[in-house]
Amino acid sequence: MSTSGQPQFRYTQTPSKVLHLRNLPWECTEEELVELCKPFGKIVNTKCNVGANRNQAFVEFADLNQAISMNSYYASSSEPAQARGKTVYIQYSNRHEIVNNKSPGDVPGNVLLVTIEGVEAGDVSIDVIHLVFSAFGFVHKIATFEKAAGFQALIQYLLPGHVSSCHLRISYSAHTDLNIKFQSHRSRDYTNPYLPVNPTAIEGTMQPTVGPDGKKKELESNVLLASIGNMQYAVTVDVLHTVFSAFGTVQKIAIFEKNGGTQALVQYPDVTTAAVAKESLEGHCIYDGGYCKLHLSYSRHTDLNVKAFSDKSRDYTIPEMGYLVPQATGLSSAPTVWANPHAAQTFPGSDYSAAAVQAQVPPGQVPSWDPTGQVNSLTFASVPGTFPGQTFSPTSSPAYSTAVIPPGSTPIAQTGPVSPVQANMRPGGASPPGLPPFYGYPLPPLYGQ
DNA sequence: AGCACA
Repeated sequence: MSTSGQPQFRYTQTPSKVLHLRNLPWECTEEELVELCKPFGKIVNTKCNVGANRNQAFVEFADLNQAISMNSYYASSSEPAQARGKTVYIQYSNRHEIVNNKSPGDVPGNVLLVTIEGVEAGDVSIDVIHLVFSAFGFVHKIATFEKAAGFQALIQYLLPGHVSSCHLRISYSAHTDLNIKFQSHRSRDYTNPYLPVNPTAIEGTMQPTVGPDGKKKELESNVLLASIGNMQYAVTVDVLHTVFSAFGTVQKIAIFEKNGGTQALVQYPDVTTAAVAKESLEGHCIYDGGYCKLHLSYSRHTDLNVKAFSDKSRDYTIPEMGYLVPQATGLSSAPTVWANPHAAQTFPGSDYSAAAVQAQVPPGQVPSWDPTGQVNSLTFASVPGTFPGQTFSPTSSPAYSTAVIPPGSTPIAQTGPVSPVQANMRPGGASPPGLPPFYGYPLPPLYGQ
């Protein structure tokens, strides 16, 4: 006779230990919810982010009378319940217990699902995401995609962290290990320097170099010219090799002085790899504290002619390198990325002169670096890192490094999180004395404190 | 501003 399944409304509700809260601000945390409710009793369970707008919640008290006291208090109070200034509407839930409180998004894990609202995929580069989320721990991998919910990113950390909301909607992903196929503007694996760069997915990073009329386009090259500013500490070929190898195979490096400053040419096999490296490293520092800041432009060179082994240059493409360097024996099949033992530093004849670089410059073009490029100043709120040995600076993004360690800095190998990913180690496992193991991409600061 | 999840 009477219809069933009708929702219970205000005046017909029966009391329940569970209260239903509406009109919450969407960024309202469980902690705020508990703060609001716990004056009335012991909260045994909550369920947040309920409803299409994720602005509803359930709170379950230990005792029915506690729920009744809260409900009746605000029913008669002149001051409504509030969360972040918004009136919160309270009523009894039509259920008597909260079931299945933890959705996958609430179960802590090492992979975050981040939804960035109000932007399109092109508005937020993966490097910015990496920079921001490196503040909370060591980022191993990132995958981005567009869903109905918005522009989303899966961010995999070395360890589970404690990321709070910074006007981003963040929940835990059910994933535990992201399967990243390519380094691209959409996805990165910061633990695997062998991963190929997806040549078809790079258009997004090219966007800023092309003006509206297409005439501002910077001439691309597979060779990058790096100008190193604020060079308080020595930058060796090996340091540069480590930094730039994160983006692909480095073929050749040459360091030279120009106009009183230090510059370096870094050659990749292809323009695509160079473009990724340029986009990722521009404005970042090799060392924490703003030291050895990199400014990158495309060189006019396409193939450097450098001394194979000097302290200012290196050619990693020479196949006979193995027999020249005892430590490299047995590694002939390894990528040239790793075929550069630091023992090469001890090679004789390392006195550098500008003649070490005899790059092939098209006639009429003078290799020069326009120093007007200003610091890539990023203004994120600085959040203390949750991992020892890790720092985050809003104005400088220290890259990692090897060799020279600034005073007060500590190698990540000693105080930072130790990567279980041995693929990051050089062949043979151990790093040379005084050198930390290579660790992923350069953007997370590897020295600090 | 009006009830979750599978």
